[in-house]
Amino acid sequence: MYERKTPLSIDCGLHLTREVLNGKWKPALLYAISMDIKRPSEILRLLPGVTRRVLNVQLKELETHGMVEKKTYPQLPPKVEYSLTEIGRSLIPVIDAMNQWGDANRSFLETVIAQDPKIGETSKSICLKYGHMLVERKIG
Amino acid sequence: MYERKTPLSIDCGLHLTREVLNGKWKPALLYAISMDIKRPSEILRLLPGVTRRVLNVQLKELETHGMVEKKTYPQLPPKVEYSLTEIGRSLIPVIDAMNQWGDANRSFLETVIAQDPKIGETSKSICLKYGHMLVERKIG
DNA sequence: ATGGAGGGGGATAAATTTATCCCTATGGCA
DNA sequence: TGCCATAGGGATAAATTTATCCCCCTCCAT
Repeated sequence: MYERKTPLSIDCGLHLTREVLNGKWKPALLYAISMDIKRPSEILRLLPGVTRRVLNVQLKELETHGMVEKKTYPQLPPKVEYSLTEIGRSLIPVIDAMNQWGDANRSFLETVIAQDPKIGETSKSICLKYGHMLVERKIG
Repeated sequence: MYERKTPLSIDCGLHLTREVLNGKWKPALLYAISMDIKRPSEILRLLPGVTRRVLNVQLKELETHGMVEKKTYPQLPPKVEYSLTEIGRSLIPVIDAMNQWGDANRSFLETVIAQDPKIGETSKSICLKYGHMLVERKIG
């Protein structure tokens, strides 16, 4: 496992939160688990962009940080379920806010991102199913 | 300037928001600017952790993404002021929520972060002044 | 016996982000 | 003259994060 070489600043709340949410898929993972998509294989189907390996790694970090709990059923084939902890649950409104902001400003953001000289291409079709899920949640 | 090699997924709001806020100091920069700390030199004094170069780069990205506006006064010595755009301002509540969550759960987070095998040391004294600022804001 | 579902993880490469170093420019002050 | 403040940015190195490639295990179905 990689070990950090420089001290991590935990001075303000922003940095603490960043440490927990820092990971390409972490907000989405928490979101998914909050939606009851709790098994790794389900999550993989939902987010075709993640690989098995990266999913494991980021879930592990979320677990280390106390945001999710992992329950392993001693079955064969194996069954694993993740669930939010108390504190993990308390993060959902924040993630919700991030998601809503992004969604609400989608057209603007797509435009500026497209103009960003750093960006080559963008792919939009990665988490369609996830998108559907979010819609359903809003309705529910 | 670095150019991305893999397509950026802009599928769900979460990823769009992530693209804007992705940068070690970006949330703090937006926060600072929202607090009227608008000149680069002021920001540097406030956040001793950032270097000149990185500050310029991240501010530039925020500007590219339309979150901040830059006003250059043709003076000597030069004077520059950043301000939030309409959309940038709309992000502040989200950043506020992140900050408050981190602050509210500080002791828990400090503990789990300390136990994280990836983490070596942590530094807490980096943005003290920034901390004061946040306190003042809460009071105000 | 071959392959898939379901879950894990080491080693390593590639991509991306941050940091370091150094140089640009002007005016004022000791 | 030498140094400070202000602001900007290229080139490059170091750190960190993501992705790729393999390999492990067990049952069940083809």
